[in-house]
Amino acid sequence: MKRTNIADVAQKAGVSPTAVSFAFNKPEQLNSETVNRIRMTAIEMGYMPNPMARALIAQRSGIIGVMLPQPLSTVLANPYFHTFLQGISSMCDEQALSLMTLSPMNGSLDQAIARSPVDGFIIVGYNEAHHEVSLLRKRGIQYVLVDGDATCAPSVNIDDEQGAYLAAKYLVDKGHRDILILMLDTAFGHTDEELHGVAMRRMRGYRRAFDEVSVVWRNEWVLPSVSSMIGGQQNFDAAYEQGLRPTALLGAADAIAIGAIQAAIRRGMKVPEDLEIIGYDDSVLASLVQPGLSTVHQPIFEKGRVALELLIGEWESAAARVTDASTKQVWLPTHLVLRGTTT
Amino acid sequence: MKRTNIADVAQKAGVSPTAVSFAFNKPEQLNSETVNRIRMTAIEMGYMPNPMARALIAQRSGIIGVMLPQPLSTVLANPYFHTFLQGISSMCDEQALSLMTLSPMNGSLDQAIARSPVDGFIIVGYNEAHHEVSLLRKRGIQYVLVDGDATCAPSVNIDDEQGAYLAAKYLVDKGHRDILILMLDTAFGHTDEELHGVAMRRMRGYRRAFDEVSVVWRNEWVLPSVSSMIGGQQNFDAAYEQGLRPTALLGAADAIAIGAIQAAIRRGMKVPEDLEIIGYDDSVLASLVQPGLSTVHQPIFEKGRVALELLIGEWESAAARVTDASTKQVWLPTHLVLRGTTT
DNA sequence: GATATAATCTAAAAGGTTTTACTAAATAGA
DNA sequence: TCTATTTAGTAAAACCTTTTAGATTATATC
Repeated sequence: MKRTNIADVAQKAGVSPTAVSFAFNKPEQLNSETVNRIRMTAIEMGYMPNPMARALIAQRSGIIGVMLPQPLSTVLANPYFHTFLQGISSMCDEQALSLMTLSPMNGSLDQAIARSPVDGFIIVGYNEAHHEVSLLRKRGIQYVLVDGDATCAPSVNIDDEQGAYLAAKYLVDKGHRDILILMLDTAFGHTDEELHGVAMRRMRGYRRAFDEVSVVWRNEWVLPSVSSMIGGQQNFDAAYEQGLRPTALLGAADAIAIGAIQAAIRRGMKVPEDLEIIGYDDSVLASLVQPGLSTVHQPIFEKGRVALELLIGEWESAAARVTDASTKQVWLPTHLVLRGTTT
Repeated sequence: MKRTNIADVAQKAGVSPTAVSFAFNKPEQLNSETVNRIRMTAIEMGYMPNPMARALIAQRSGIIGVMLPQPLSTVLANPYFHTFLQGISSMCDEQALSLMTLSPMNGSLDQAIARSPVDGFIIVGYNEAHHEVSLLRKRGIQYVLVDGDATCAPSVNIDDEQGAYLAAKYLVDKGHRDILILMLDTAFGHTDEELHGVAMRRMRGYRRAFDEVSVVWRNEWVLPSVSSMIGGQQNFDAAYEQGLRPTALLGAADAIAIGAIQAAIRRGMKVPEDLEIIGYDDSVLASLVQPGLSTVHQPIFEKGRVALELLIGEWESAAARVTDASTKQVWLPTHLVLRGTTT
């Protein structure tokens, strides 16, 4: 019933627990004959060191936690996160780290954080002001923010504002004036203010392009949408039923834009002839849908890798007892990718 | 630098470490005034119990490990796993458990397993004979197999054979004789024999339908493909260049079938007029592509939930010291879903 | 033959919590 | 007033490993 531990192996091999530990971790401290005997005994008994005990003493578990802004089921439905997690995990492979995902669960991230034996967090979609994040800071647990504003910790962001600007600019320059904007809903709610960095930046980018050529910004043409195809569909339909007849559409996420394409086609519109569409993210789906989605490219995969690199950097500077006042804020570039949903 | 521990809090609050522990876990053992004082002090000092120490003594971490058959980057590109993980995580939410994914890393799953502080594993796509799995069994770590043959542990599988049979039957009954089969490559390689349960079952199902109406089974019409759209594309092209001119196609995974659709359309074929296609899985993509993919439905989400349910059942029977000789082997049903790629 | 060094191995501490068993003080019961 | 019970708190063991410092024996040096 009980799992075999180091003492069991030691007893059977006729040595001390220390010797068993050495046999695995510092074999040069032991007679090679003894090492072999101990290893044999261990294999025979199916012994593996208890990872919790090991992590407890080493003060590190080799696990990094990824804190996600939405329940895992929502996140997994979003191609943006697939690529992002791929980026992190490719780095994990190289560094022999394991990955653990944390999502708001039963409304309580706190609990999940409290019982996570991780060496640090990559936090996606929260600002530093967020309650959970400030808790980590107080506790002295290292973290890196992604898609969120930071000053006390390293962060990775993209140039959301510029990307959005490029997309909107492209459309207004072509003469469009009735542009429907399906914005991330995180820009609206007032309950979770901390989430809103990315959405606000994209909104500002769109707005800047409008202002530059004096296109009127009408709030009723900006709809909040959840980041999913369903969200895009529903909001396009809602806009249409309110009497809006856009000639172009800006989707603040690819999933939203793709949903909108489908809704538009279903209403008999032709894309891009009747409706030009530009999304955001350049997720894998963008090049797969028909017609291919024009969108703002961001280096999602790289974002994940850089985030983990920064976290590892934090560990190293902590180990070297360097208090780097200059925490690294990384900004990755964005650019416009034109495919079939624009002419 | 050092994280505040229970002793620090105890000292500052003028009580013993035991009292601090009680303040959080068994407040009724303490004067409520004392409880408040301790809790205040803890919050003030940013104290959280060390999860490793806690897990060490509790002999459980509240984390379940999901062992995947491919690197995480591959898995995340596969919609089948999205839905499957969603199923597990919905159950995790309900049970206040955390989720940790393990993938073959640097060729060594062993290492990752060894340092994973998990209460049990959900193992996807491996048979019981697999080296890592037998290691777990020997070690006495609980696990549940998904998409793999089991006798010593609980398992969740679908009726792969019947689903495949239904798909093939539909096509042969309509008179097709030149049917290209893009099979999971796991059915072929001889190095990783343990992986092949699912693929072999699907192959047998296809074959049974062929045999039933005496359609000749030609091995050169069966191609191994990786489970991705790229894989489907490449293999359809390869078949075409070998001179094969199928009138119908069976894809052993939706991703493969979708890739094949695209390759066929690119060659000027009309789907379903020139080529009828049936996939496998009924992943979310199946209903999104144009034309909608006819496919074999399996309850992927439920599969994830059931897997975790079984694992929890294992914990309970272990706690009750019940050695259930009758380990549960769950078989979920499959059925055919017809959409636009069949007439 | 005595001493210095190297080779093997072990005892004990440390890591941070929870839990069990126990003490001391206060209250209740008679 | 004395005993029984409750209340409030603590000391120490347990969880399992790694690591440090030390012990014992064998080997090399002079």
